[in-house]
Amino acid sequence: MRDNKPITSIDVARAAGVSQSAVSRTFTPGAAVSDKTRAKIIEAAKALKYRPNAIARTLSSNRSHIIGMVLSQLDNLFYPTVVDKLSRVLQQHGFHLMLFFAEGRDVDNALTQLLAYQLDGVVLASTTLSSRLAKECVNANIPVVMFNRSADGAQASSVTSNNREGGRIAGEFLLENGHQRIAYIAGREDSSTNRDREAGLTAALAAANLSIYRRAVGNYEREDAASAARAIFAGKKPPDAVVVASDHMAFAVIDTLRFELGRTIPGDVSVVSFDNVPQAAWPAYELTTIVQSVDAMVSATTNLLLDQINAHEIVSSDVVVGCKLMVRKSVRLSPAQKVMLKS
Amino acid sequence: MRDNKPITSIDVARAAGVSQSAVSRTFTPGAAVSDKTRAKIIEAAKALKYRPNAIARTLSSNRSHIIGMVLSQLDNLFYPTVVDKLSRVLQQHGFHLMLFFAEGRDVDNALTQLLAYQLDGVVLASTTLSSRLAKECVNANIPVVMFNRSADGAQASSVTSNNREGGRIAGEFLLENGHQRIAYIAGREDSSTNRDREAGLTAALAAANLSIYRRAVGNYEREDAASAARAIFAGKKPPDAVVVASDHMAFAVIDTLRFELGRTIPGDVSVVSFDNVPQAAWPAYELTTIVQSVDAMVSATTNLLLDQINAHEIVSSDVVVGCKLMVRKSVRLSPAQKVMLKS
DNA sequence: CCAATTACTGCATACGTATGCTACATTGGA
DNA sequence: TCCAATGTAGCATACGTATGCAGTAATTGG
Repeated sequence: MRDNKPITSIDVARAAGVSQSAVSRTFTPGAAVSDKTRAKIIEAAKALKYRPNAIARTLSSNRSHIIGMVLSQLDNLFYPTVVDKLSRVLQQHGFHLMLFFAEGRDVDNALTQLLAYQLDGVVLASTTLSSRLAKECVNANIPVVMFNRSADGAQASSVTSNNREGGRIAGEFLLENGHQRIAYIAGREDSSTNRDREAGLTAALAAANLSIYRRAVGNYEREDAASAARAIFAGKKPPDAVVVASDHMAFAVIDTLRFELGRTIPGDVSVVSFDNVPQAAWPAYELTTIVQSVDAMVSATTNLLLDQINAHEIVSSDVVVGCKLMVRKSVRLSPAQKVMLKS
Repeated sequence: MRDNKPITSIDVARAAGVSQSAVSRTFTPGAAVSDKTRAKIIEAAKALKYRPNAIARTLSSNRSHIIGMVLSQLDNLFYPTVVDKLSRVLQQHGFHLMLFFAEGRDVDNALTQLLAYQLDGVVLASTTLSSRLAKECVNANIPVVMFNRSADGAQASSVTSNNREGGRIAGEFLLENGHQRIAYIAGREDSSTNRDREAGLTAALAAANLSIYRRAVGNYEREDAASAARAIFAGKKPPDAVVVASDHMAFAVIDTLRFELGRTIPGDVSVVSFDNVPQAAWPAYELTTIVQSVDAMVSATTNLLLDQINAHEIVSSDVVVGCKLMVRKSVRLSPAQKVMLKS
């Protein structure tokens, strides 16, 4: 036998000899109920195994406690890490993540589904179509945070790391360690993240009267990154260092260099990339990389969302999280640097 | 200016000169509306930018079109892959995934939150506390699928691959290729998956009058797996092959063997594991592994869930998806095998 | 001990959609 | 021409909770 009639607040009210309102207030933090009444109600609720119905609450209070997260794919470990941490933090505040996978040209479809669930907030982490989606959500009065990409004109908030700074740091570090022919493997060209990283690198090189030695596009994907590596290392005078726009691509680049082109790292080529995904620390790669602090980004996202939700008002702001270099073993160090790092 | 008053079906009805029921029926597949009325309504809806309210629909129809997914962590690429594929498939059927991270002893908390959202179904992919959660959901009349773990007594469905078969295949493959001292690095001992894989391996070895040469527990975690590898390779006569209960652990084992213990793979040791995570194909590992077909498992999960939802009835069944060996380069092949594989 | 607050409580209604039922219109068959 | 059957439309209500309002009980201050 199964419980076929779900227990409602009315059942609890009856059992406790109070009104339905009292039950509701008991389960609403901050509402006015006397301790005695609350105790009676809690007891009755426990006895009946009552669980408040979040859907009904949403309808009447206009707060779903659901945050939508729009993704395009999860094969790069960066986003799973984000989903994991973000979901946990939100859960502690009584919110939950609902996933929407979107890409290509089904924006309208995605939008309809997004808007249907009366979301309290939206996190956009999908590579494409962000700006249209953001605009429509804001129109519908839903706070939006663009995660790891910046808002081009939309009234949406954004959380990014300081990618320009990161690019600069990567470039300077390579220069300091005596590299001269520095190549760049780009992510998707339409992503702000890629643009900023490349701009920072270019600036660092310019300060030393250099420019990007060779360049190819990897689109944040493994196969494209491998092709990019081949292209960049074809011909004479190959680069002595490569900056790669994401760890995920860097793994492909390193694999290609080692197993296809027979180079050693960092003996023949140095590699620096971005993200500091867990695998970057694995002995097989020991990747020197620009750290995006997922924790800081997640907590910024949470704050941005919750503040707007509580204030019942959309206030867009852009949070830029600082980034730093994590030195491992994929860059050949100059003797001077080695001493410095040792001390 | 923002739209502060959301458009409801009543607004659309008024605009189209029909009743609210007609609007509702227009957006309910299979309901009876004449083409003429439907056309008027669609037009009015488009003009007003009407989007049906899924929450209100849930309250009145008792179908939320939300599937809960309970996870413990996403650092092993297997689960992100599952989340990605499952979410897409469900989305095509009009359902969406809501994430719940749970572990340790907050079962009651997790349960309250799960039950609050009137989920149409639940997928349990969390390592611990599955069986309690499953039971309570079924009690609440919610179909449950235990993903990649089997139901011990609960009236929940399950989808697993044929792990015993997989263990057997792994063992036989190593034996055929002349390995004699075969070690096993286990996942969490309380997981059915681990038990079955180990049982299959043991059976294969027994058929050759052998038994597991050495054994240690890796708990499906990287650090524990590395320790396990150290333990197993300490002392004389080290194993000539290791079966590892997951790819994720196998990467740690291989890293430890190569970079800490100075062994080559498959020269000194062969490695076989389970899952066939994307990274297993990367040149740095070239892992020979037992494939769990995520696609097959996802589609089985979807069917199990949707069938029960449509039937308004819980019917638990267990789906066991076949698995197969993916041969790459982490196992030393006997000369005979090499010829076979070449042909 | 009384008046003025304050602290609770219950009543009634709203949230937006789905759906059983009734009523009406249309069609086809005899 | 009339009746039965079928196809549509609208009415009314239910879903479970939150909350403004009004009323009552408890508390405080003088």
